[in-house]
Amino acid sequence: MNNTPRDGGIEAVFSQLREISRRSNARSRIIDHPLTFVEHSLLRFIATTEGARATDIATAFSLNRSTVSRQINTLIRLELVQYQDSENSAESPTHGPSGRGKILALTERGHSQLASSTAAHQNVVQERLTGWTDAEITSFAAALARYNAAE
Amino acid sequence: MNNTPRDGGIEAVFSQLREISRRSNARSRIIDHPLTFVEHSLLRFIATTEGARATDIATAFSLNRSTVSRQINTLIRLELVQYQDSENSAESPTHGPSGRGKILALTERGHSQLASSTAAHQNVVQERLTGWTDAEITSFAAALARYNAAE
DNA sequence: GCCTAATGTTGCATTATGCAACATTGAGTG
DNA sequence: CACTCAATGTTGCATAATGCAACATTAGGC
Repeated sequence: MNNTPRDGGIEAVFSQLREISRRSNARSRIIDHPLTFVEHSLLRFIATTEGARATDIATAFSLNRSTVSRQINTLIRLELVQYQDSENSAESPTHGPSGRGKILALTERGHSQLASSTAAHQNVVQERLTGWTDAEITSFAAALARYNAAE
Repeated sequence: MNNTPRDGGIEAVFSQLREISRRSNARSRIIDHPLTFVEHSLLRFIATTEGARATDIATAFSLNRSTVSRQINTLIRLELVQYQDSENSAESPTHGPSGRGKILALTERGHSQLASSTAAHQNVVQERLTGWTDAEITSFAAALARYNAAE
């Protein structure tokens, strides 16, 4: 590493991603309104993942299923999340039969809180992007998406 | 939000950064060789921060000083880190007088392990960047750096 | 030299997590 | 349909990580 300009670029990308992680994790210890980092992450996953189940969350976040079970029960207690009724999922026009596992869904309050939390976080991103042109932002988003799309 | 193309771009950036966080945190629960995520993060901070002290780490990572104190003692026990002697820091050509707080430094073993861990992580980044041109990588790194440079 | 603030440590309680065992449920097969 | 097995989710328990508070030590300023 560090032998070619390409290596230098890779090193710089790694370094910057590390900085993004550091800042994100530092922020996660501070922010708890309207949602904690974990709450937000889980709600977001459920909102964006068709037929999300506890085991999907455990896989996506490399967490033990027991941890996820408890986290979900916390969200249920907070009335942010509910299990879909099997009748609902069978009749839902956009959901197939429920299959294995209990499907999670956001409550109305869950949607609302997630939207509120997302807006707050996006404001921070917006401020960091002050001075960027629209094209630069679009290009940056595309590069990030391309990077994330890789397996 | 979501009213203009700029808003859409900001939302996309946020979404992608969120994905980077999720993946990073998921990996952090799995990887522990040669260093855990925390070990790597702390070593990296000490290696890249002139005159790094425990309180600097606590601030940078939004951790309580007691947590950092214990983390550092773990690193010391693992012979990855040591406190600089006050004589060393006074005589060091690149360090000013030590001032408040104990300055941290990597041991030889710490440097070696950090390099090894960094190489492993950068390999992962390299694979994710497969198919990118050198210029694309450089541009991506620059955009990330620009994003991170904002306050 | 004295005082105060900054820094780092330690005890204790709390929180989050993983492992293991288990119960429940869904899928597949005959 | 019955049976078997795997997948899924829950619960008990132990462990790890963290924050708060109190305190000791050290450095800086007057």
